[in-house]
Amino acid sequence: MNIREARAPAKVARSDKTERHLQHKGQQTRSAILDAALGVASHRGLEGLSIGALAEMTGMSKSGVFAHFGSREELQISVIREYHTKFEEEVFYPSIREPRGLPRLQALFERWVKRVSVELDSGCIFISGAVEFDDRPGPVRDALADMVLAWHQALERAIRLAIEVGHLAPDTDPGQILFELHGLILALHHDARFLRHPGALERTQIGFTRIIAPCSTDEGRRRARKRPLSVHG
Amino acid sequence: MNIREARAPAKVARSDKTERHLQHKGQQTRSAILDAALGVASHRGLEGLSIGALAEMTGMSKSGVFAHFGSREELQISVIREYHTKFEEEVFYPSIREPRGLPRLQALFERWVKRVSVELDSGCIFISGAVEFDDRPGPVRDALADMVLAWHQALERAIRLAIEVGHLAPDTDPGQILFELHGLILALHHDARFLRHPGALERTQIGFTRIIAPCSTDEGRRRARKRPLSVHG
DNA sequence: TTCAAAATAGTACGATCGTTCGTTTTTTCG
DNA sequence: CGAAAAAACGAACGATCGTACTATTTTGAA
Repeated sequence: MNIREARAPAKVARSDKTERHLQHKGQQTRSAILDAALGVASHRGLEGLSIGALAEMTGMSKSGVFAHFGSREELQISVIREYHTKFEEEVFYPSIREPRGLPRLQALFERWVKRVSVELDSGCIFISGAVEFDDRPGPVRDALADMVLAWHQALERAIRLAIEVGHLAPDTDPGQILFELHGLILALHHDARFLRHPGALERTQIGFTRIIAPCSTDEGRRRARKRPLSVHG
Repeated sequence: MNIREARAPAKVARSDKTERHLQHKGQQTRSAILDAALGVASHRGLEGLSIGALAEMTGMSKSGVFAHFGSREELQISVIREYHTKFEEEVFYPSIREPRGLPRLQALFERWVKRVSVELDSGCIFISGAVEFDDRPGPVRDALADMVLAWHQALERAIRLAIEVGHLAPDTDPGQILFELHGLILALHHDARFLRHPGALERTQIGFTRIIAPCSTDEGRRRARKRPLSVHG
């Protein structure tokens, strides 16, 4: 058992005051550490996280950083959760506001693509983490798997919805579509990030069309955006 | 520069004597170490390799193991080369004997699938390595990229050949096919290895058909195997 | 302003890492 | 067999790691 665990903000008095006053110092620095940690993890992986390095980056002492998480594992899990939150904010929530069916599915996929490839320098922690922990049982792996599964389920729900509203043929297998779309993202991550192949983005877009078009209904084809959508904010 | 580098067997007298006599002691233990290293790397990744651990596994001293490679980086590169050799032997060479066109392409893909998913416990070093070194320039990354590129080129050649012999439509884009097939493999690796999803193998097989079928010619459809081929040795 | 609580610093520990170096054992070959 | 070469060992190094402890500083609210 860890002293610092269950570090829920208890009851944060939701008043009208400035946010600064709502957030205790500890939460602020914790956020700062987590920010730095996200940067490290997206480059060096979750296994590349080291408390000493984070201490130096944030100008703190090792023990100071350590106290915020209680263990390296807990730090890794916190990073995973933080990444998941940002992923939701940048990919899921903006897309979920699109109309149900193909438009929403297309939005989800395009923002997923952006997150994986274009985003300045940061690699996807879900992808690197999956490789790092596929043979390493434990709480970190469990946390990672939970987040990935949640995202996959959200996507599969969007696919199922596209079937229900008649944009995709009724005999479409949502799991199969998800599997192939996921493959595109992974291939994109590999080619763009590791091989530095140009053109991987176009390949991904073409792949999306090839996967979706064959099982689209006439209504679906009418509603689908023709060209890659502009991801505005 | 390293003393131990360019460790080519110079001129191994190719006589009729027992192999034992051809291979100096050093080469034997080096092989033993590399075998152990392959096992470790396929579980813990190339970054998970440690000279101390290998020493313990092989019953040698740390310095004894170290002397064979001269540096950890050189050890990692040796592991990559060893894996590439085995990959060629188990995936490439058996498949290249199939008749040109779809049969050969199908064989290549199926053996690739087997290598990535079914093979008892070992993960694919090309896949995990790509994630580990996508942000880490240096000789290890270069070696890895060379091997991966060689494999990709071999595959693309097989696809191009399938077009030339008339199994695939002339307007087929080999690079696009390769990209999508690679995506299937990566999704398989992810789902089978990390998520432990059953059914990932079937999804991969279905995906292959969905990619290849639309651009197959009548001749191609006639020549394509209907059911997953049995990978016999 | 005061004082308890929270946050941070400081130090030290044992472990493991890659690597170096000098010695000793083993192998190879004339 | 015997000498040269190759291979393996053993001990030590500096560095970094996560973590445990105790002190010190900073904070926030009465």
